[in-house]
Amino acid sequence: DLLLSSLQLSSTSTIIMDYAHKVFGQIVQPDLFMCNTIIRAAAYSSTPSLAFSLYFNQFINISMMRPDSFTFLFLLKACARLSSASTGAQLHGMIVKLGFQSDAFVRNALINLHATCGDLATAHSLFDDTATNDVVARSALIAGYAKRGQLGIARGLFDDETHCHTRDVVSWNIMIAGYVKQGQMDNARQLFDRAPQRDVVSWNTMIAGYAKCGCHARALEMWEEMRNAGGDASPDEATVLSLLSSCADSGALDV
RNA sequence: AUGGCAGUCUGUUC
Repeated sequence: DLLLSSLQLSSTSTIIMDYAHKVFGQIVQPDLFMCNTIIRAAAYSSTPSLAFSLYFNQFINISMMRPDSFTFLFLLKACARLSSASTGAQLHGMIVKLGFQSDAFVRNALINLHATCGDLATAHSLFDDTATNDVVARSALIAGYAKRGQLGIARGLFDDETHCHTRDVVSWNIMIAGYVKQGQMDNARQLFDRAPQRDVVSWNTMIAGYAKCGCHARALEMWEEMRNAGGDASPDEATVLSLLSSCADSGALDV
């Protein structure tokens, strides 16, 4: 139980993961929840591929236990972190075979997986099939296009007025980050200013963008604005990390 | 003991 709960923490060290793996091997009949927990831990670890060997051992070799949608969500996460299109295609096949593709969470994670791996055609057609009114699916797809620099298509999806639930604070952040990644800070800034809500990620995205392109003064200005804006967006570790280089550049680094 | 219930869930910055 102790081990299970330490695996539920957000980050699990390699050592704990290793130990958990050994202990897990001693458990005679782990139930579905236990299997999911260890697969989840593996998926988020530095060796996501371990999730797949655990899956095959527990669900295929050892028992006839049936995986559930959680199991596949974690495998999808592992696969996305591996960024492996071929593993993704196989996993997709398994999911369809077992009938889990109708689960909205699984479907969105699939869209995310293909978008992450660069298989935008597959991601887009999954989206068109059943997910056009789902903001999570849409933003996963937008992120995929933005990642590959296809900002025109990304923007089209973002601006789509023909569907419902097309935007939230996350999708605004994704679109802003897309411009930032291409070094288009003016476009990023324009969107940022138009955004109905900003959270800490919105601010961090802009600050990191200015820092990365060497606009350290602008980065520091944003930080000042962020503090004045107050509200729900208080700075976090990511904010500080981006600011470090800008402070160093301006000579304002007093430690 | 058996049965049930609960717990794990998708997209953005670092």
